[in-house]
Amino acid sequence: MGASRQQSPQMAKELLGKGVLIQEAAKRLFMSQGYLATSMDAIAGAAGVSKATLYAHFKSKQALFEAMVQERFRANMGENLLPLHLGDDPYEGLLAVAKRFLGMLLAQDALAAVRLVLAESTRLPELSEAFYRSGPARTLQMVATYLDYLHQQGRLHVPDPATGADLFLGQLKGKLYLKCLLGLQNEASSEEIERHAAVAAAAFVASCAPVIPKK
Amino acid sequence: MGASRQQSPQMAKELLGKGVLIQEAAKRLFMSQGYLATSMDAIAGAAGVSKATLYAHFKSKQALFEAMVQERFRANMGENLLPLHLGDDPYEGLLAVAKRFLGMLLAQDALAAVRLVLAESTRLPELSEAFYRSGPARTLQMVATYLDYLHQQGRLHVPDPATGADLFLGQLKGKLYLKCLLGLQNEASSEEIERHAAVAAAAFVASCAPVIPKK
DNA sequence: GTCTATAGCCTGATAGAC
DNA sequence: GTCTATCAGGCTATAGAC
Repeated sequence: MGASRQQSPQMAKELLGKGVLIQEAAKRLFMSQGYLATSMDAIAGAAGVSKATLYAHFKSKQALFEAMVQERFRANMGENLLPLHLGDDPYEGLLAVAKRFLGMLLAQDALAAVRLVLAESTRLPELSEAFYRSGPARTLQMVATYLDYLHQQGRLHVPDPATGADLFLGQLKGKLYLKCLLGLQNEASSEEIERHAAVAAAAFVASCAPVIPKK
Repeated sequence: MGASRQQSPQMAKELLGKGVLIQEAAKRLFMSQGYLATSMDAIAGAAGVSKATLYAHFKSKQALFEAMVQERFRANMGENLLPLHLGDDPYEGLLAVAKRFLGMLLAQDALAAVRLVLAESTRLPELSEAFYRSGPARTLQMVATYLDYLHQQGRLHVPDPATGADLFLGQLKGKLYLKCLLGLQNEASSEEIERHAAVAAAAFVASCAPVIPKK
């Protein structure tokens, strides 16, 4: 047995091999400091292995980065924005979606991922594309589907669900999202999320309802 | 006189001294590649001077970066979002504001600045703050002032102009902004900007109008 | 597979001639 | 002020012992 041993907080991780430990350390560091500012020495140290071991699992820094990113996007895929039961009231349904959306968007992890993707977007265009498809595009699609449902049911007037979803999600972000992304607001309070979600949902319903008098 | 000479495209710049040349080269490179990926050698080369000259003007890489950023923000301050004559129709006024806002937001320069600030937001929190104050905060303020004016005139129902401005500008960004920021859409066409601005302005007016009967 | 040690390069910053 | 030449240190990646 070797002399020094770094015990992971969760023993189960040991069983998965060091590749996982390395990826998790890499994820933490890449996310918080960016690609260039994160050295392979630092990752090796954080994972409790030597640099040579690290290169035995990943053939280069770039390869490690890409493996970490793919893992992150795979995790994204699992999340579902729409609650199982949306009820019949458009406002209540949109409010529920809005709260879920904001909670997901303002999580520290998600914010760090966006910062990272944007920082590397020039160097790695395919990273931007993969991010967009796995995140924003899917969210827009889900909301558009829901809006179309409401439209078909006659509960809301949304002749163009794709554009409607874009407007609604845009409203939902607002300055709150920007401030969190910039790190100016360390964590959004639940009350703030609720308030913002309610305002946006009400505004959207209001903008869709009064279509009839036109014509 | 030295043997080799780098002629700037504009002779006038020579008169301003090399400090300006250096800052412009630094701005180009920092903006397009980020802080860490830009070396002092590269800046010196792009500015047509030696590295020692560069250090004669700026005492460190960090100092050069901050000078460049401050210059960028100073330039920001000059822009005014509101047209001189907004007219009486709320929709037309908001449409004009929307088009200006999108044009400003989607300029390559502005996109690069946002990417840069976000990338460095962890390392330089005060940079985030300066950016927010010089850009988004001022924009929100201007739009809120205009919305308050419309409200006072009774042309639109906006009891909370600050929140209204946030909703309107959020709507205005939408996926178009995100795609440009990610570099997935090299340049937004004028038609796309006009269409998006019109949709957002119409939606905002619709969400505000029905509360009080027009006239 | 895992370690220690190091190669080879690039970086930010400086010394000294002119 | 501007240059050439260079330093000291950090970086990615690899060699070789075990």
